[in-house]
Amino acid sequence: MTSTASPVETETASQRARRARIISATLALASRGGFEAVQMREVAERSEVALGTLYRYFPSKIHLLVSAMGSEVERLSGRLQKRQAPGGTRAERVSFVLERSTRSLQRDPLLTEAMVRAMMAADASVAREVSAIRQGMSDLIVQAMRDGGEPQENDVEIAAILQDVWFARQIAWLGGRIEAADVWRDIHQAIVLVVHD
Amino acid sequence: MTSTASPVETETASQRARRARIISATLALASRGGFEAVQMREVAERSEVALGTLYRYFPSKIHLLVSAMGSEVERLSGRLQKRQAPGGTRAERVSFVLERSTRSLQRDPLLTEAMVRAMMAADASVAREVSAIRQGMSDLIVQAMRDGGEPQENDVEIAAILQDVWFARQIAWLGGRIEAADVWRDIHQAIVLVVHD
DNA sequence: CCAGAAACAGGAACGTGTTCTAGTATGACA
DNA sequence: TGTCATACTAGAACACGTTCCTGTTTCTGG
Repeated sequence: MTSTASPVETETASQRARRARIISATLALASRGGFEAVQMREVAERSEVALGTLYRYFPSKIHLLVSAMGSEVERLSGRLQKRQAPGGTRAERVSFVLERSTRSLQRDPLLTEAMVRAMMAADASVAREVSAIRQGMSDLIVQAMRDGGEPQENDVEIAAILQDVWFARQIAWLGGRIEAADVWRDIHQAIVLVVHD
Repeated sequence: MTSTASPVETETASQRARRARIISATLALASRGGFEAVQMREVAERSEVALGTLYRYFPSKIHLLVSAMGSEVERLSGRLQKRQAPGGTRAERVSFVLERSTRSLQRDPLLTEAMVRAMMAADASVAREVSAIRQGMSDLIVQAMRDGGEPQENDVEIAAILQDVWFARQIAWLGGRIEAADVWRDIHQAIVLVVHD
């Protein structure tokens, strides 16, 4: 139920390695064939782990993919936080960060499909992980807005709205309702309408 | 693939009845047990239809639930469009409409869970139905904004943002990340930040 | 009314996520 | 070092969405 909650972080080296192999296999499969290509038996086989062990580490396919997304977001976030977002206005800086994020994900559409789909399918048992990911993205957006300027009252709420739009547009794209190019157009439109200086 | 596209609307009375029975059984099951309780065999049995026939009418569980949502939204929309939304400002009128919609759905949480989950899981083969539902909700919001006032340039885009937030907050609630009461609080917050007079 | 086509019933069968079982290996501790 | 709990392997088994097959009913054109 709690998954990453209380296990007190006591993991042997071989366990850490196993976990890494699993995530790695997951990313590879997702990247090649999207959500449906991430099949638990296949993940287990590729990471040289028994199916039951895979389920011990990640209690469901959704957990697995959300964790994969976590590691990807962490990577991206680390890269983006290295330096202050460029741009003279709050909207410009937010645009910079979100466009980079969007482009970064769209570079691997199938992987994105797998991860976003998992985020949307997440139920209460993955709430913690999903919240952590949203928190990370929120921090990124808020920081971009504030960089070089003074904080404003509704920064956090605005970041939440942008993130909602961001995910919803990804879903619309995955659901074949809008084109890949429209994703960024819509998100940018939302930034313009929501972020004020 | 096209499902409701070209069949030229030539449906026997008994076919219309079958379709109605299926939707009705779906709503009943969803209402009682949510997404997972809507099992295709059970739906078929309750609507007195063979499994293969169910699949002839609705090519997947997602199609089925999205159609169910369509009929619910149509019902709600008809009720709301009967009279002009009250309120002196654009934000107030939009709040009225969206609060009614939110409350209406939250009155039956399991049904909502089933329908929203299906909307999010929809792939390209249900794009048409999903778009129709979004269009209906968008019309509702835009109309509320404009009622009694003059149209503004970004009405449609603002309605899209609100709808994205609306769905995303439902997902957050279903995913156990926020409480039911917070759903409306967050949506209202977004209205305040996004809708200007 | 008849012949063929389309729709339907009933149910087996398949795929994939998930769970369970039995046996083996590993690590902690006396 | 021996013992015991925990982790792991291998694979069977189960659940539900989906597909497919066979035979029957209903509809439609002539």
